[in-house]
Amino acid sequence: MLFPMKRFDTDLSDGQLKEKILDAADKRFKTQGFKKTAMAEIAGDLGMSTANLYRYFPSKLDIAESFAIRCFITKEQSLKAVVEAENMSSSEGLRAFALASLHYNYQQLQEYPAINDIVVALCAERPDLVERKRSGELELLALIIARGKKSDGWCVGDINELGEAILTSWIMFTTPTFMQHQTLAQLEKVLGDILNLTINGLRPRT
Amino acid sequence: MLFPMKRFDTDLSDGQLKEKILDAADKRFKTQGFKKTAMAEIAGDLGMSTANLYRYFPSKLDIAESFAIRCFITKEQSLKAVVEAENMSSSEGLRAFALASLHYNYQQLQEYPAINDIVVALCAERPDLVERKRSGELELLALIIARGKKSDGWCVGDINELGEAILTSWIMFTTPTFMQHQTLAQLEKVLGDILNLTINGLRPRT
DNA sequence: ATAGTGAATATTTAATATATTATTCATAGT
DNA sequence: ACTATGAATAATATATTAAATATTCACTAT
Repeated sequence: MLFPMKRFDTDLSDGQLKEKILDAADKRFKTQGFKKTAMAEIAGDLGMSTANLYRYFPSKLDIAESFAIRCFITKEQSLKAVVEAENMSSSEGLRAFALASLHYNYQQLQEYPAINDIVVALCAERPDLVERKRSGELELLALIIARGKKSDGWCVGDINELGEAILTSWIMFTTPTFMQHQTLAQLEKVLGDILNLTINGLRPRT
Repeated sequence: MLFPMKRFDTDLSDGQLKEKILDAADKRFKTQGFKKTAMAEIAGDLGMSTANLYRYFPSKLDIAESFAIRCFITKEQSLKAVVEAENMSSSEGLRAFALASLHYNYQQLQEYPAINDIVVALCAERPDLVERKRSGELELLALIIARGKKSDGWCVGDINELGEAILTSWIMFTTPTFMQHQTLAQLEKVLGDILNLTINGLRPRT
């Protein structure tokens, strides 16, 4: 073999440094947004050269993409805890899931307004991410629907189609532009009304 | 009296010219959007000076606002015809109303992509218009809900709150940004699924 | 007084030059 | 070969200026 093979711990150390870079980017992105964060800043925070960042990520946009995916995973883990709570009926579970999602989004937007900037940039440049996010949450919602079908006889045809319909009816509560014009109380009220209708629609006819 | 009173037909003729101006603005706005339409173009189309426009509208933005309100009224009239159709059950009426609204929005966006530009400008500068539009459509939707309550025993608490919830669940079908990424068939499918759920939720329990 | 205008002024937008920043690459140290 | 860097280049953003456009106003005609 002409070239020696990689050291077996290369992936690990690479992975660790990638995480460090993402940690640094995370802080900058959340406070400054995408455009106003410079590669030199991220590198500086880590005491390394700008050029070295490119050994770990092909571009700034790719850092933002990985950052976004980490955000998705964090939110999904937080929602997963809600889905897995055992002390609720299916209806209460669905309600809790929707409210948890709203509260999470609202709080993030409140704490890091610059996030809006990243959302806009990624929606334009990496449209697949939108689908990635939706499908992650759909997977969790599908668990709730499946449980409701089994234990409460919810009227469900195709679980994924139903899940997509429900998620679509929640767009107002996941889109920064819309959320920004309303108070949390207003959002909770309307979401509650939508949920009443949805849950009623799911319950079986006697 | 020092100043003679207004000629009694002044309001009428003023009103007529205002309409003429709006007709001219309509053509320009729909094809060129807000920013790219110049006051000089509108005036030129009418064979008058730019300055004269200001005798009828205080600003370009006010012309756009009146234009938007005319658009709302046109859409509302078209929806009103659907609401007033006698040959449908309440459920069919609701379904027809939602689909008519989607088709109207989709067709407008398809025929006049520049409309997006006007929507953005007006949402930023005249946020009240959003509320004006919503309340206009809410009024019509409320008629359908009231009829369903009366004739089919739909479970309705506050009609307006329910109407707002339903309209909110339809945001995806009234927002250019979202519509642009989907085909009409996709939009129809998801809206149909949402409607199934909604209508099921409204029907009384036996 | 009412309808209208040309010309002056104030804002916006478009074009350009300038400066930052992203990205690449040849090279050094291990 | 692996990690890393400084310096070069390419792409973007910022600042500056020029041009276009919105808006005002003093004035004409009726």
